[in-house]
Amino acid sequence: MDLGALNPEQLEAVLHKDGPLLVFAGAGSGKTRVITYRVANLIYTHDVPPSQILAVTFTNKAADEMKERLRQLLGMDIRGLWIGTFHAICARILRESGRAIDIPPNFLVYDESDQLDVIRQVLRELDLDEKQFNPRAIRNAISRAKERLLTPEQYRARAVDYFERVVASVYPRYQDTLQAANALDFDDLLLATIRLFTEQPRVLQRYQEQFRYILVDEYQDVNYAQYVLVRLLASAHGNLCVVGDDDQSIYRFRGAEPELILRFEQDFPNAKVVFLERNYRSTQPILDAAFRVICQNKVRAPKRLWTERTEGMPVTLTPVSDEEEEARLIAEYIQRQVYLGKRSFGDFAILYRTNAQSRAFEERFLRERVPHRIVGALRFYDRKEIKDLIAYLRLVVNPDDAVSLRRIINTPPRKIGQQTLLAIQLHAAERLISPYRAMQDPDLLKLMPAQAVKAIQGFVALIEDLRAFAERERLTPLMKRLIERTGYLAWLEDHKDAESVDRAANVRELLNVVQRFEETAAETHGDASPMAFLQHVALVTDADTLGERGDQVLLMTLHIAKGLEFPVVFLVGLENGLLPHALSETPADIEEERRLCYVGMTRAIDELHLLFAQSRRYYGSRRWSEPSPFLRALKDLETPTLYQLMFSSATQQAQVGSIPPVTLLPGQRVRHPQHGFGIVVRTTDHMVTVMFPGGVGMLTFPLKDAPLEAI
DNA sequence: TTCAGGAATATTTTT
DNA sequence: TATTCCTGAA
Repeated sequence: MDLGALNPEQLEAVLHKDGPLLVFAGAGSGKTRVITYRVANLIYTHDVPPSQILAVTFTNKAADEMKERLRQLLGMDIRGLWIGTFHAICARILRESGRAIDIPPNFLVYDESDQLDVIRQVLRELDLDEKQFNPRAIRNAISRAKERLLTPEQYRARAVDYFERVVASVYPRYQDTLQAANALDFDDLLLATIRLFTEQPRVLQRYQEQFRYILVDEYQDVNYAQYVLVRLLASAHGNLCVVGDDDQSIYRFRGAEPELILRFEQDFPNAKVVFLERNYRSTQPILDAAFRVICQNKVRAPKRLWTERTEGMPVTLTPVSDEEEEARLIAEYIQRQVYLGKRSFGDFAILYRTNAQSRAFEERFLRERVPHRIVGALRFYDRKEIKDLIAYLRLVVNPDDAVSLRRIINTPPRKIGQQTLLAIQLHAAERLISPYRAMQDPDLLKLMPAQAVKAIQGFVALIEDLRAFAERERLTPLMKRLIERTGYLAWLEDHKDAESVDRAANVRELLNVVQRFEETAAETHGDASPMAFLQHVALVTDADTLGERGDQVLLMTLHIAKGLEFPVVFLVGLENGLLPHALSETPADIEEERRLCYVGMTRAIDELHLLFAQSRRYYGSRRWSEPSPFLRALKDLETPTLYQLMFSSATQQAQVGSIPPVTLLPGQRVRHPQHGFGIVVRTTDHMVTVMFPGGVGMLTFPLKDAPLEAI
C-alpha cells in the first residue's frame, strides 16, 4: 500500500490506530481517500480482520464506492466488512438478532408515503380532519420525537400546545398500526436497534466485540439516536473515528445535530483531532468566494481551505429578469462552450434549492436540445405503477401489511370498492386481525353480498397463488408471474394514452431492475430474496441512482449535490426567500441555508457562476424577489456577469470578423434620466437591456438612441 | 363501481 | 402550474 500520495494531515488520520479520532474534512480535502486508506491500513498493516470493522456512510452509493475502492486498494475479498448507512446496518442487525426483542426477521421498512398513509388512517380513526392537521407535519413531529428517543408516553408528557397534543394522540396509534403490520419506519430501525442493545446487554456485547473499529462518515449529519447507537457500540473499546465538516451540515431539518461534531472532544476525551484544510478540487477564486460566505456563520469551528490552484476564472454573479432568462442564458453559455470545443455537456451542473426550479431548465433544454438529466426528481421506485407492483410483492412477503393491501386491493379495478374495503377494515379492527386475514374470515364473508365475496375470494386466491409460488421460485420469475397474474401490464396496455404507454414501459423496466438486482446479489452479498429486494427498494436514495455520468448536463438540488464535484457549477436562484428559503426563520435555520449555499459553491472545480432572478413564477403567479442576503459577503469581490464573460470571449474570437462596435456591453454601468443608475445585462445588434434597482427592473432600449449615459 | 371533468389548493431540503 | 379532491353521471 502506497501512503506516499497522502499529505501530512491525511497521513496522520490514516495511521492513527486506537482510540477516538475526529477528522475535520473540508470540502474537496480528499476525505474519501483518507477513509479508504485508513480502513485498508487497519486490514493490511495491523491485520485487523475485515469483519471487525464497521463503516457507516451517508448514502448507499458512498458505501458501494468505498467497497469498490477498498477492493482495488487491497486486492482482496472484503465481504466480511460491514459498510452501509445507519439504516441498512440497523436493518441487518435486526434481521439477525431482532428476535430477542420480538421483531420477526421478515419485517418491512415503511417509507414516507407508507407512513403518511398510516397517519391518515389514524386521523380518520380519531375523527380528526386531515385538512386541519397536516399528516406531513404530524409525520415530522413523530419522526423528531423518535430521533430524540421519546416514547409515545414521554412525548405526551412533554406535549404543550394543541398541535403537540394531537400528535401525542396519533403517535401511539401510529406505532401500534406499524407493529400490527410487522413494519418499521426509518426511525424505528435505529430505535429498535437501540432497544435491542439496551434490553439485551449480551447482544450488545456481542456486537461490541465484533466491531472493534468503527468509522462514521458525515458525522455532522448524525442525529441523536444515531449518536446514541454509535456510543453504545464504541463505548467498550473506544476505537471510533468520525469524519465530517460542520460547514457542510445540511440536514438539521431531518434531526441532524451538527453540534455533535463540535462536542466530540468532550464526548470522547483524549480524542485526536485532525484538520484537513488543503483542498484538491477548486481554484482559489472559488474558495475565496465560498469562504466569504461561510465565515458569516456564528456557530462553526474556525478553519479555512487553501489550494495550490491559485489561478482561475473569477466567480461570476449575474442578475437576470426571471427564471426563463436564467435558463436561456445558461443554455447559451453551455452551448457556446461545447461548440467551441472547450467543454462537453457532462462538465456542467446546475444546482438549485428546490426541485420545482428544474422546470424552467427542463423546458429550455428540451427546446434547445441540450442533453441533460435531472437527478432525483422522481425516484424510479416512487412511480405509481412501480409502487403498486412493489405493494403486491410486499403483501406476498408479509400479508399483514395493511398499507400495501389498501393500495392495491382494487388496482387494477376488480370491483372491490370503498364500501367493501370499509367493511373489511372494520371487521379487522374488531377482531384485532389484519385486513388480509379478515378477508379470509367466513364470519365476514357471510355478511357480504355475493358479488363482493367473489371479488374478495378472487383477490385472496391471487395472493395465495403468488405466496405459494414465492416458496419455490426465485425473485425474477416471481415478479414475472406477479405482473401477469395481477393483470397489471394488460390493464395498462388497454389504455392507449401516452401516460399508460410510459407506465407499461416502467413495468417492463422493473423486471430488468429485478433481474439486475438478482445478478449483483449473487456477486456480492448473496441475498436475492424478495425481502432483500424490498429492503433495497426502501433504502435506496436519490443520490444512489446517479449512476454513471453520461455526457449530459446534470441538474439537482443542493442537498443531492453534496459530496459531488463538477468542472462548471451554476448556482441558481440566489434570492431571498429561495436561498435562504422563506420557511427558514430562526438564526440556526438561516445558518443552515448558508451552509447549503457553501456546499453548492464548493462543488465547483474550475468555474462557479452565481445567478439570481428579479422575479420568478410560483405556482402560476409571478413574484418579485430580492437578491439573497448571502451575496452581500461577495460585495468586495470582482464578480463579472456571465454576459460579460461571453461577450469578452466572443469579441476576442471575432476580432477579425464583423461584429459591429458596441459601446454598451453587459456589465457596463449606466445612468438613465428617470430611473438613474443601472447595469447593462444584455446587448444585441439593435437593443440593449438594462437592469435598474429598486423595483424598476429590466428595461430594453433601441441601441441607436438609448437615453443612457455610460458611467 | 368507475370514470370524467371541474374545483380547490399547495408553497423545502430527504435517510 | 400541477396535482389532488370531489361530485355526479353512466
